[in-house]
Amino acid sequence: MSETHCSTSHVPIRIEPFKVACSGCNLRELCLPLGMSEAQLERLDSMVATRRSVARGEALFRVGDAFAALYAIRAGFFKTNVSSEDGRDQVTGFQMAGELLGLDGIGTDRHTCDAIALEDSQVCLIPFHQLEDLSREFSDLQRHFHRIMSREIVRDHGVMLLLGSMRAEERLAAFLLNLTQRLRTRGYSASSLVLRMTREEIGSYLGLKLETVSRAFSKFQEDGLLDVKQRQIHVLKPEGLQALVNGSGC
Amino acid sequence: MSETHCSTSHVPIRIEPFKVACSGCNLRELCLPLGMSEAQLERLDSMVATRRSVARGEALFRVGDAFAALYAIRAGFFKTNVSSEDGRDQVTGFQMAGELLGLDGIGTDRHTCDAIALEDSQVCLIPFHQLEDLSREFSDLQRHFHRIMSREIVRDHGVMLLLGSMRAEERLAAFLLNLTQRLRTRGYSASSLVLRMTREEIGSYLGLKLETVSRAFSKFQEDGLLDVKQRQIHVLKPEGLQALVNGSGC
DNA sequence: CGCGAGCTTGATGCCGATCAATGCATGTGG
DNA sequence: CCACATGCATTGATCGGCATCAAGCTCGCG
Repeated sequence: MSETHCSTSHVPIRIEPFKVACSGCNLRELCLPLGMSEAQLERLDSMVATRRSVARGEALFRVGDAFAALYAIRAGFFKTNVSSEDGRDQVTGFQMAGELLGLDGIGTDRHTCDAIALEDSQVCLIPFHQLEDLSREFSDLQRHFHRIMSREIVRDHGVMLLLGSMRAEERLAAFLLNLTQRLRTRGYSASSLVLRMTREEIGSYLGLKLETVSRAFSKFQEDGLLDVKQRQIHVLKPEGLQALVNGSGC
Repeated sequence: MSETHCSTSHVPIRIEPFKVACSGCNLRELCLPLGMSEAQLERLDSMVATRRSVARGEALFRVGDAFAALYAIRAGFFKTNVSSEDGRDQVTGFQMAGELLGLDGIGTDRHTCDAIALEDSQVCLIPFHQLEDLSREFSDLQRHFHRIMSREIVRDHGVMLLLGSMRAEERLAAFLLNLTQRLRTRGYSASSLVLRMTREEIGSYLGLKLETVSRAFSKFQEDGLLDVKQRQIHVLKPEGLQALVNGSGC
């Protein structure tokens, strides 16, 4: 009950000696293989041959690292981070199982952000040149990959809207709704979740200080929208959060 | 002197009866054709057959419009806009000659933002399915297109950093440096520019109110960094702007 | 010439940052 | 097992930057 998702945390991770292929992966309806035929899946399997484990707190890649592959998250939870010369840094996203990491590296052949595991995680390596080769063969794959990139752009626009025009509580509400939405897609409860990130990381993502995030959580609890115990969150009134995002108060 | 770039504004625009091909376009080193061979350029020419004029204030596309093509800006200046259900809206970018519009539409086959011309403009239509077809043939084109999308993601991350962690004057300084940088790439003066957008649009992009933008301009003028006359800007001390962005004051 | 859109500037107030203290959970070594 | 350290979260008090409200101002244009 206390572990409603991502039960991998605190379980020791090893590289599995036998390969588990895309075609047998329970994330294939969320991940790169979505909508692909048997024949295509077979080819994908031969491309995505390598797994990599990343312990909590470790980097999957860092700014400046050479880019060679995309990473599909098989299990776990990540954050991505950019920083300016003078040390300001900004969490640009949180990624969970079935999502793709590393798109930032394509443009310059170097990664432009850090990807840090927030719990012990596993990723599947997708060598990018091979992905390009394969997507020249299979227009379905090509199309799917383009959609993924485009959706990332659209997602970023949403974050820009949030950062540019919402107040603190609206931001947190939007953030929580987004998280629960994505967890629901993965078959987890929409009302009960364990945050994998600190208040400070949430704050960085939302353009707020950690104290402000904490106060907003407390406010939501007072108002009966949430039950908050540290990182354990129960959503009591999702419609109340939604109302906040929609700016009912204005 | 007063028109240091984008001299198309206020000049009546007509659809040119004879086609000007990518291969003869003076933007080919900035735009999609970058780095392509003669043979590839020929094929590109046959794909990019249509031009479209967009008058100042008009939309190239709007949220919900069916997506079928990307648009390369041949001349002019655009803004892109997202908005939430409750009417909040956010400028997500300003685009100038040689840049691509419409990537947002790939993910859902519908555009997710408005693209509005800020001056009389011309765009080249790039039918997206044909682009996909061609980029399955030419890996150079494929690679280039992927880079463009990736760079858009990286750019958005930069804006998130700006919105999440910079103060008003730092934001405006970063914005101005970005604009002059892009104008320089296009052969215009780095020190003299005419803003094509209102204070309100700048504010929306930077997550500020128009009054704050105006005050920041005035402050820069007081400090001798800029000469500001309405939309006519002269940059006197680019290094002063750079120092602001680097957070010298902290 | 006068209108209106956009820009500037001033006065005031509020939201969220900052500073500071306390609380709570986990882990470690005596 | 307890004492203590450490990292994270909560809560309070105060401060400051930007939003808001409100006049004027500028410039292009009918």
